[in-house]
Amino acid sequence: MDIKILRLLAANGRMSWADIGAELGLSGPAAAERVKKLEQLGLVRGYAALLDPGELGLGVTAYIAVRLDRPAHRAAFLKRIKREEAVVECHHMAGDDDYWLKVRVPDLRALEILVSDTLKSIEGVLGTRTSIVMSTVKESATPPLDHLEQG
Amino acid sequence: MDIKILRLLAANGRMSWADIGAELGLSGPAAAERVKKLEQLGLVRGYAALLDPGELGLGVTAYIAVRLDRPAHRAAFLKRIKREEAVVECHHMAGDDDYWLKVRVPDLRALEILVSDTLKSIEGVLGTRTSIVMSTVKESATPPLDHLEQG
DNA sequence: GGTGAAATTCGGATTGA
DNA sequence: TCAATCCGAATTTCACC
Repeated sequence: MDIKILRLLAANGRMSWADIGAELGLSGPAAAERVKKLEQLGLVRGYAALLDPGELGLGVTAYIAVRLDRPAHRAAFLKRIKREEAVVECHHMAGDDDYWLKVRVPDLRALEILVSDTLKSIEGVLGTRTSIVMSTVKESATPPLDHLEQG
Repeated sequence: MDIKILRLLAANGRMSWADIGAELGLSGPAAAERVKKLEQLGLVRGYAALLDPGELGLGVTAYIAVRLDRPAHRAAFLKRIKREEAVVECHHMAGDDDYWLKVRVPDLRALEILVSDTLKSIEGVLGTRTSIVMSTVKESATPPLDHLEQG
């Protein structure tokens, strides 16, 4: 039953308790309790507005695979990455490439600067490989919930 | 000035007009007008709750590069991908691999099923290459805004 | 275009059933 | 869990700067 609440929140952000209740045939207070429990359990990390990158002048999305000299410079590298706003995601990968960065920049010139100046000047970075996104078919802020459905 | 509003919305989701106004030294009505303008301009695509994948039992994140027989089966492939909840993102890439999928599944068994059964059974899929995320350092729902700051 | 105040409306907490 | 009430807060409207 709570999966329905998660779907509602994921699709609409913060809603009024009454509206949530109406969707599930619950009263307002009952809905409030459920949502608060979900927040306390840590299932809900927060709320956000979804901004449109294109409209913000961020025409270029790319992935950058970064090989890192291990493991001495790791901490400094990660600290630097967290500060860099253009880096939207950073994953530690199994396999050849240590880290994959998802970045958003205004144009290819900015991407060039990010890779050639910023990233390659970080100590421990042995090399990078950039893959450019031509178009995005799907980009969901919500993790899948269907695996919970059989409950 | 409106960049501050975007940052607020990105960090907190829907807020009360009064709270937004307080942050900028504006009155409630003035803040309301600004936000509505941002929404009408298409800068704000929507609002969402940020759910924690780990807490939802989605322990495995991975990227799957998919080579596709072009271009006959493209439309059907994309339609199928959009329906697949486990696929959180789908990008059309420049270079060797046609599409990169970001997927979230409960465990490696589910990943195996997704790749071997679901994806490879789609007509036109020539091959896949799966890269597993060991840990995620950074994952932001907000695009960078610092490139707008000089305004 | 922005401010301030007033009035109305709406949501949320509490109580009792 | 639901229903009802009360309180508080938020949004809208209006008049003014």
